[in-house]
Amino acid sequence: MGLSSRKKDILQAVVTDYIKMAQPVGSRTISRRYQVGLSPATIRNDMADLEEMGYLLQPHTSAGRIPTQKGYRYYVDELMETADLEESEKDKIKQVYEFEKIREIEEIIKYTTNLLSSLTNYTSLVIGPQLKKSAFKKLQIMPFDNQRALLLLVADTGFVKNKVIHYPQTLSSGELNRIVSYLNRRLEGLTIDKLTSRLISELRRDLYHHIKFLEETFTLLEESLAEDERRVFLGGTTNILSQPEFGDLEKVRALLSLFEQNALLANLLARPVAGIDGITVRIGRENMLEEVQECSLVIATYCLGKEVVGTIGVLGPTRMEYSRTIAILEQIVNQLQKI
Amino acid sequence: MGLSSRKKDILQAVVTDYIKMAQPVGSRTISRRYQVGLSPATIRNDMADLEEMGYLLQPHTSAGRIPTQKGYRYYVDELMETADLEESEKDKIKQVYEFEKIREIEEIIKYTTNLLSSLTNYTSLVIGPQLKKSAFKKLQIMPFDNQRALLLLVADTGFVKNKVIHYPQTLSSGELNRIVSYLNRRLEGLTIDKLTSRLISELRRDLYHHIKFLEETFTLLEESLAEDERRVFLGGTTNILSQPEFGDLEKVRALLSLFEQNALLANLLARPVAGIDGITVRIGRENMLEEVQECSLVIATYCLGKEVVGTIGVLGPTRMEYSRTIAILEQIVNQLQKI
DNA sequence: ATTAGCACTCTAACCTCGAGAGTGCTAACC
DNA sequence: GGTTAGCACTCTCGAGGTTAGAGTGCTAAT
Repeated sequence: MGLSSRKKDILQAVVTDYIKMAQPVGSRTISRRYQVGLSPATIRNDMADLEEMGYLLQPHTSAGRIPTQKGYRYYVDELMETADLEESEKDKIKQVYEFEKIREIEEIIKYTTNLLSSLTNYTSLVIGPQLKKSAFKKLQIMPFDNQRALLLLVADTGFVKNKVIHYPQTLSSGELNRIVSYLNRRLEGLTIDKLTSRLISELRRDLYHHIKFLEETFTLLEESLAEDERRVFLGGTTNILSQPEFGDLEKVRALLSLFEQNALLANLLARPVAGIDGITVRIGRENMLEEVQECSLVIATYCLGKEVVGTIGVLGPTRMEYSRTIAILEQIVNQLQKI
Repeated sequence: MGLSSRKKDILQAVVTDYIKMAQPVGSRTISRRYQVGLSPATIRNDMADLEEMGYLLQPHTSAGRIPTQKGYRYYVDELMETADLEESEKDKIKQVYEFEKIREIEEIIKYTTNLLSSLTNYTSLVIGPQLKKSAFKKLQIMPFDNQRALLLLVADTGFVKNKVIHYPQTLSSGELNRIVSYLNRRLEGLTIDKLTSRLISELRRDLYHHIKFLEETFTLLEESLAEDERRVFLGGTTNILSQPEFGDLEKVRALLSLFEQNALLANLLARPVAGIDGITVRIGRENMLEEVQECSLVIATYCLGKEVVGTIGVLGPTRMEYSRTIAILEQIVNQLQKI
């Protein structure tokens, strides 16, 4: 599969130019715009070869070439040079995380989506830390009146999950306290994902006589456990509209309605097989979803501590500025992990 | 401003037909499709009058008429007949609120946005109950380690606001408890919006010697107070794309980017001067926002208990099925309030 | 192996033209 | 006087045709 070095140059020129111009690029353009000391005719021959090999294609007989998905893949894997960000851009990123006095996780995520989409001009997707991975800290019941109480599940990362539960008047406050402290003792220090359903049913058995009241408590626990579909935060959803490939309303519609479906998005970002620097690039059909077969996704995961806690991605057209996007993503993940 | 009864009929026919067909409607169409026993010529004369009066307009010399915003306004205020929903639709609404075992406020809101947008085929906007209006229940501090603690502010409606704060090691746990119980005593039973900044600074003075630690606590309180911009939940944002008036990408872009700006949306839904049945209709330019000058907004407020707690709205083109939308909204608000 | 030259192809933009829809006006009608 | 038929007029929209331009592939020369 070895491409001659001249073919590589030409492929690189085609991809680079097409990324910038969004126009099929012809032999003449390459010989003029890039300093390959070659005549259009030579380039034409190589382009024909590249087309036959599946790296390029012609939209129609008499147009220039555009990269195929295979072409992009080769570009990303072999040809792409790492981009440098402008100093001002780096500063902008640093400022967001240093200067802003935002320490709430949700805030941080929102700022990140905005930052990322405004820098890249694509759509950004961010998934935050997972409740599942945090350790159980405390369970607490706070009565409102003699029927309802607020049940709080606190994790050591500061997550709080709460639920209003109904409890029988017959339950004395002493008894209530005993139950709560029993549960606390049993659950102490466990991470949420260790809260297997086995353990829950065990607890359920132990406290059989209080079962009615506790039902809702267990429901909360089970919910925390089941909550593996996490909210995907989006930014710059309208950016795709400025991409010329989305002049077609039908495509826009398909993408936007995908954006409304959290479950699909979460799935889209899932299971990145980390590549260079922990960044994965998925080009076109490599994304399983129908709607994004003409898009590329650049994904990074980030850690707080040693566990991977979140995913952060950029969705743009296949004709995306890969190297720049990757550079931005790296920079942001870096800053993010300092928190 | 009295329109002759025949002109009313004609205006109504034009609006009705245009709402259904999205095509300028001509005199011939009206005389054929609606049983006014009139010839096209007569209708033409009246239409010319209606145009002069500002209720109708012609896109170009030789097209039919379409309603102006004034025309829609007159239609909504005077001509519109109340729509009946199909039994199946009513059932669908009831099911969502009765059958589903969702009792979390956020869940309810999400289901509502989906329901509303799928029934109307427009975009739905829902604002939930306001933290501000709930009564303060309890402040609680839960230490993590000897530097950080979780600060919880619980309201009686089940709202929980939390923040991780840093506190000095020098603070003994007894002292901490005293501070917390002091604050609880002072704040007990107040609704959040009674938490004036005067009160907060008073407290701040009283606890001057603990000031450093408490600073973050006060920040939380002030944040709760300031939080008058509430999250607007959206549903069916892509529905607008199927409306023929949004064939233009620029308009779509403007609207969608509006949808990303929570603050503007919140403002858009604000201050409805309740009309019939507590439902407000804002047509075109009656909405202050540039981006929705070609849209109409139907807004209802809902109560849980006696206080108005939330707003729920539908955004569609000015050529919207007003009566149907209103009927759906009424039905949903009704069911919602039963909770 | 590379390049110049040339005939060929395809698209996109522009024009023209006619059909169709709808109007306004006038004159006739009840 | 209100209503209607008839007709000339206007405007849009789409189909069809034409042309300029860009880019190719092939051939023959270097």
